[in-house]
Amino acid sequence: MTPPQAPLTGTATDEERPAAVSLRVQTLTKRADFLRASRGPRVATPGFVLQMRKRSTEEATGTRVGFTCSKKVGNAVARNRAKRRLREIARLVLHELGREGMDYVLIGRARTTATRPFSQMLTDLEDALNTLHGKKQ
RNA sequence: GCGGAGAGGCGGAUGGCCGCUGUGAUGGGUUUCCAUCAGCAGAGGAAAGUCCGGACUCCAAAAAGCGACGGUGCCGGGUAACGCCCGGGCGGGGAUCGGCAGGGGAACCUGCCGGGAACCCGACGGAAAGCGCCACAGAAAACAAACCGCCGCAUUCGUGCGGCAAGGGUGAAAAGGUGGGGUAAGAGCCCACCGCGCCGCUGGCAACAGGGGCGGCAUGGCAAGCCCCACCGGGAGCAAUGCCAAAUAGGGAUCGCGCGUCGCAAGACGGGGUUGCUUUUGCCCCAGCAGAUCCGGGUUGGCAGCUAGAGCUGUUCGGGCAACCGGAUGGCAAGAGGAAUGGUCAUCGAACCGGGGCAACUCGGGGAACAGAAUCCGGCUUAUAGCCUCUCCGCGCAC
Repeated sequence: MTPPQAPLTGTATDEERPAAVSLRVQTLTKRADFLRASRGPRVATPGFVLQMRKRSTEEATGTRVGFTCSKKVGNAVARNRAKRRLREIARLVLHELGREGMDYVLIGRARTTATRPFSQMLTDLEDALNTLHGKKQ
């Protein structure tokens, strides 16, 4: 795979250039990553559940985030809407507060994920990240 | 105006800011990738259920016959095809209408029979090829038979013998129906009409319809139990399939030696397989070796398949009752892959709720149903807040 090359060039340019590239957030695609993250520390908020896991360094670089909505959330329309709102708050918050080498997983909840006011969702995620990071240290 | 009954369409709108996917151009880079452009495009009528029919791909392959299994089932047409669509036939329902009978002083009510609008419903081939079944009730459920009853004779007046199948009763269904003749009482026993069967005729491509003659009635129902008949169908599916890369093994291929039977040899003859069997034409393969070279299942990732095709659709011309077909001319068409098509804010907004008003309306609240493409088409089915449009039939009023 690419790991041997990518990190070297990636981190080099990161330091030269300002924030934009280094804080790009990748999405999780593997089932195994989700399962590993589910064993990490978690924080529950009214709109979602946040899980976090610190990766071993050779796995991948950067901050990664995944989204999960089970059948409990509702039909396909409801699940899609919940995921989109989660994706949006992750986009707005993680590039400031997300940490290098971390996997985050956001889990949708029935009804509340789709209906909770957006500004509250944002502060919920900020608070959740802060408490998780606090626990870690 | 009242009543009845169908068909079709729409499926929240606009804008700001911040994003996502694909793509075009330009520039940098030249494997990838990055930047720019007020760039362009980006969910549905059902995208759903995955129920039918196809396209496409693979299965060592195609054809014919037979068999099994599955499907379809009035007739004709449409279609790439269909279990779909259109038209027709038959049966059932159907507002209103007509007739008869009964009740009532009348208005009218009830029952039966007949015709029957728009329209709706129908697994709608065969029950005289065969087998099987027909619960309960009932005497009897298909070979026939006789509980109550009716009639005749006898009688010890208890009933016995014989005749009948019209009436009662049971049932989803009782061995043609109604009326008349006939009779001891009855019966297709005889007659008329209806029904049924057979044979001509007429109309229709046909399903079928109409009418005629003959037959005294033979054929109870269920095929959604088996079955028979006709027609159709090979299987698996885009997680198909092809290519590339990584990693590794019990595997495989080619070459070499060697290789079924007969033969000194040339050569001749075999055996097994080919997703039911047989045949034909083909095709694939026939011990072994710590030999050499190469490939490399599954798995993971990437690329292709992947969206322009039996395309959809507007207008118009021609053919057709129609479904649909043909021509002309315009418009529209997303391609994700833990899965884009959005997040948020503002303005406007339907149903609905409350207040006011005779009403038109007005003020405030409220804030949109079912639902998200996953290879692609044609259907069917199911879900759906609410809004809009059109058509047909009957009756009444006016003219």
